[in-house]
Amino acid sequence: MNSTELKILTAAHQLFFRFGFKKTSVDEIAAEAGVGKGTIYNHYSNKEELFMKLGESMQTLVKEQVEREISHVTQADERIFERIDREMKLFSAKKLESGATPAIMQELFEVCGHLKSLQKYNEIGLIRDLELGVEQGIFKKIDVEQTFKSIYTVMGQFMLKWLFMDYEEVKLERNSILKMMIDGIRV
Amino acid sequence: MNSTELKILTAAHQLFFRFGFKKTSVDEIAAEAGVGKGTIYNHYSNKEELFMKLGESMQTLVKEQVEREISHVTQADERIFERIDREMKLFSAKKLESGATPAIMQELFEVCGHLKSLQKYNEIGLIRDLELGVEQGIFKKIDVEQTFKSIYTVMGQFMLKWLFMDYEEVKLERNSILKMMIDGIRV
DNA sequence: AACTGACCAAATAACTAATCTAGTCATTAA
DNA sequence: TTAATGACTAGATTAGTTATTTGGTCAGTT
Repeated sequence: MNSTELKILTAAHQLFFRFGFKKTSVDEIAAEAGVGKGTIYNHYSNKEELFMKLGESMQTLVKEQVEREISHVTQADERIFERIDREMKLFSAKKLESGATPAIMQELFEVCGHLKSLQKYNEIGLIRDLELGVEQGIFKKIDVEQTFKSIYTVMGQFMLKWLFMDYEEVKLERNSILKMMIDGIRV
Repeated sequence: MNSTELKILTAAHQLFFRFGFKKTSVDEIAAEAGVGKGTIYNHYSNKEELFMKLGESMQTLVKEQVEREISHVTQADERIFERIDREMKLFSAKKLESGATPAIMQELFEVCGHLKSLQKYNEIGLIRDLELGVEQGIFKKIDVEQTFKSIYTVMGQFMLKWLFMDYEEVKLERNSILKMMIDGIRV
């Protein structure tokens, strides 16, 4: 990512999270970024792709940081709990520092829903941890793909709650559900 | 429930599911029911309460029928799978016969979200099945209240999917998640 | 090769007038 | 006495119109 793209993404991040997707115009993003509007269209084919790429870059940052943070955890089940908890905590922190209101977060989430490619994001870490658990003899010989889908679906539902509730409020409920599911695949 | 209330609820059911909550006026419900508008306000303090009472009566019907249908199932884990599957199937059938479009279902669901009392509905059956499972020695000595909340939260999330997707489409995903959770509390 | 901003069709907002609706209540019917 | 009624009203919603803004383009600049 070059300096121009960074300026654009930074401006887009600030404006989208402060005013929402619809209420932020491409002209405003260009002005905030200090570039011409045409420049934005040289890098992204339209406003939705810009938004999508912003989301992807945020996700990559979070996932890479979490991967570093849990690199010392060796046991698969612990890794899964830590991974999910830290991702949630980091996203929550990003939400807070962006200053987005619940209404804005809801709108951004709905826009995500319309953009397919943002939804099936890279969760290779969780899959690897499940495979690791089977190798370590902690988990039964499960269908990793199916198990991943189940955990991912359920945990994904909490995304919605994060938009309106505090991290600490959701944490307890989420952990007891996750524990129940992980216990279901333990040997 | 007397004959007047039945006429009102029947009319409300037809119109709400055909046109949605907002697009159905109290005047229209009164006309469809063949009663004066004032009569509706003699039975329900406002339009929202009428909607809520309609929802409650539908839920009661579904739950009572499911309870009858699974009365011969003795094993707790089977009862839980059957209960959730049949409730889902019955609601799905009711949705289909009402002729409501996905957009209408979404609006009705959102109205439900605003009315608190509809949400914490009576799920005593599931709690009793969990207690039964502990007594039968099928389940560990779990915190029934907490376990119920977990299952209920996760299964409740599928409600949203039911509004847009077909029963059969959701069934498989839901069953593998439910199986994982139930396996988590087995002895 | 990367960037720019004036430009345009189409979407959205702003404004107004006209219509509709939730809820009330004095009256009627049972 | 109790249940039912429908005309009524303040406030919300809609429809129709105009004014403004917006996403995206592209000929020209750096």
